[in-house]
Amino acid sequence: MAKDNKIEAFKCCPIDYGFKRIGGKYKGRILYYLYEAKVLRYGELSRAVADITTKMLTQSLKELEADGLINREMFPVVPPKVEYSITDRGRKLIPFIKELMEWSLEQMKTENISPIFFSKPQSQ
Amino acid sequence: MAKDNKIEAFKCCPIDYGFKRIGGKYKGRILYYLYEAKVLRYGELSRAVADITTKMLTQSLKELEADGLINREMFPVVPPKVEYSITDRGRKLIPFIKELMEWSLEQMKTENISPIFFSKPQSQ
DNA sequence: CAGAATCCCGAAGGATACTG
DNA sequence: CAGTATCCTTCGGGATTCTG
Repeated sequence: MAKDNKIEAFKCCPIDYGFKRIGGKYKGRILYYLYEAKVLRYGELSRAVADITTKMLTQSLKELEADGLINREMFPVVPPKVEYSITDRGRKLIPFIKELMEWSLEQMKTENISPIFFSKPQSQ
Repeated sequence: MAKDNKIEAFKCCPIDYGFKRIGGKYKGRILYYLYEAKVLRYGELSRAVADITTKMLTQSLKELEADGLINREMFPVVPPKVEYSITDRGRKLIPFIKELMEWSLEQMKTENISPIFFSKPQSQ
């Protein structure tokens, strides 16, 4: 698997390691929405991350679960019901995501960009 | 440029906005090395980010500069000399990067992975 | 020394249709 | 409802060569 003598920074460099797990186009938002809402079903997530396709949502959720950042609970009912929630491990990333958000909001203000959160507030 | 009615989250969603600017394979490390070393020349950066190509280094530096995260100072001498440093705006991202690093180091410990920082410590 | 210029590839992601 | 399965496109990034 390891390409011979190639350095694979994402395996040993802590910065790369982190970005590999939280990077990607949607993982940050998924984690944050789960943090906000406590628990979300597949369909709810699909609506929260407004512009995501089922392929990317499923794939992102699988990777996040494999990395121990979220939990997946399946209920054997008809129609199917699956609930996702953030783990303690995943929750530890929230301060980092919040910090990035704060920074972004600050920068966006200087560019006169109005922020839009794609999450649907669960209490409003 | 904007594809009609397509939602472009990275323009208005603060999470995406941030990841767009700090994401990519090397930007996090570049910023962090510049933060540590205060100022680095092109060649020094090239050695610090051990596995980067000139193409990606140049490209990353340009984008970081365009986003106001780093400074580029050129000295009209022969041979050429160019120094890069982090801006105040870029420095604000450091706590966020550090937090990610902490998290990564913690996870890597549970996986028995020894972290390797590709930066060359400037005082050692 | 500090890049620029090409050519190229693989993986990330998109669109669409289908299923238990 | 909660996904699979395919096919297709884009583009981030790699390798190499060249230049002021």
